[in-house]
Amino acid sequence: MVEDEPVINQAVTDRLRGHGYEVVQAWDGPGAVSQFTETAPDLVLLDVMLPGFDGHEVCRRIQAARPVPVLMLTARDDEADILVGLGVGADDYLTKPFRMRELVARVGALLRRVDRAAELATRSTTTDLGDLRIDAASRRVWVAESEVHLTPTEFDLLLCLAASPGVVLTRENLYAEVWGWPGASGTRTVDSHVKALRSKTGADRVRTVHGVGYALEPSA
Amino acid sequence: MVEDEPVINQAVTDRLRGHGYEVVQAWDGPGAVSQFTETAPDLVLLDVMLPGFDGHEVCRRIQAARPVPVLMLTARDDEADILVGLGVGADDYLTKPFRMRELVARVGALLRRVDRAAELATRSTTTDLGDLRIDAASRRVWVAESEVHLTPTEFDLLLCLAASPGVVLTRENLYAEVWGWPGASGTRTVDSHVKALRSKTGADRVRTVHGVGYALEPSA
DNA sequence: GCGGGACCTGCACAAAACCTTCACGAGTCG
DNA sequence: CGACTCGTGAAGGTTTTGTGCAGGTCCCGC
Repeated sequence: MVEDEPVINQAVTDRLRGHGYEVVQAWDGPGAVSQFTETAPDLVLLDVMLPGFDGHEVCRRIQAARPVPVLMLTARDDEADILVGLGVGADDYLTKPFRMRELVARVGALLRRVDRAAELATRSTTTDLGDLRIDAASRRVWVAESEVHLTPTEFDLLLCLAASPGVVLTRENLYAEVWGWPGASGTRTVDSHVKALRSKTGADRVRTVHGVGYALEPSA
Repeated sequence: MVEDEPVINQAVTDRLRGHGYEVVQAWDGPGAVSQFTETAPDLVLLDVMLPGFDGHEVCRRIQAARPVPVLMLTARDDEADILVGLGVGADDYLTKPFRMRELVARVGALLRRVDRAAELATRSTTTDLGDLRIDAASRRVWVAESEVHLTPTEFDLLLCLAASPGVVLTRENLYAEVWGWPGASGTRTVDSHVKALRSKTGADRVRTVHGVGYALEPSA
């Protein structure tokens, strides 16, 4: 994960880890290249605007070293940027602001293309927390043996909370992870989705910590 | 499978493996030749444009070592390229972008021409999912003991979904795998075929995941 | 060369599903 | 008892899907 903006970098990293991926981070061009040779990742997430040298240059260099899927993140819907990116070996691109679930989907798609068998075999996509079961791959959720239907955002929110059960996450935290960009301070959007989540999974599942944020109850 | 573009290489490899073939990959001219001597394949899929030295050179070298069927992939509809290819020992060629199923068909045809009895005998091509049975080799599908007729695209779509039951695949995902090239975002083509598939295999077989894509129900 | 049929594509429209926001009352803290 | 934070319900707008259908293409038998 190569991105100089700390909030985004961390949000994406956390999210992917929540999906069972192993992620290493880099914050600039040179760092990206050295991390690449050091850790030999299966896929590279690359922001275009970077200190040192930009994402295109990074892409060129790592592609020269070894073919690897690259997912570019472009700040704006800039056709030129995208074309250059595809020209230097990027396999796919995403324009900011992007939805986390879209990013996760594309990452999965790229990896599946590269090695379906390994991808599915090595990571477990289901999470168990007492009578709550979450399957990230099929995006399904069960509460006490019976399936409940969640909307995309509700599911993402739950996934986010379930990544660290019991830990309190601020609204900004949650928003950044689910929506993919920092924002929405001062709105009640997160609250609304929490409410929906509670009504579907049980009121006590999500604990509110006054003045801080929300946390998922570790057990039922 | 020799191709330097990771996306294409992997897509083709996956697809052929899905049909029961054993596939090894190479990404450049030298790699192709060394893989050839090492793994002794029954057939070679060869892109013309390659780093190192090009597909024609690769073809010349491996044909010198041992006669083997070669299927060339040419980037454009370039007569000269094709003639050169046939001149150096290619048995067939395909111009990009090509349809996956056409590639599979040609691979099968070439192998059949060479007549490897073992070819058909050793590979398993059927998938069972509850009351749904798919035979990739004969391209036939049964639902609850009775056969249903699927069009080529419908079948490919089903095969793609059945490769990872329960997992949600995006439309772009599906399109890339079935049509062999990334594109068609913003059209309802995939939706249309999904609709047809549902009407033939049962409406609940394919689950739509709002905002994400489609998934095959693991069981009935 | 000429229908005819099977198939693919993609649009336009309608229907669902979903997200966001607001206003206000209830709750919490010091 | 203020000041602030949360929960809630509903309205309004947006996005995503389902569907019917009209062109096209391709292939085949005549």
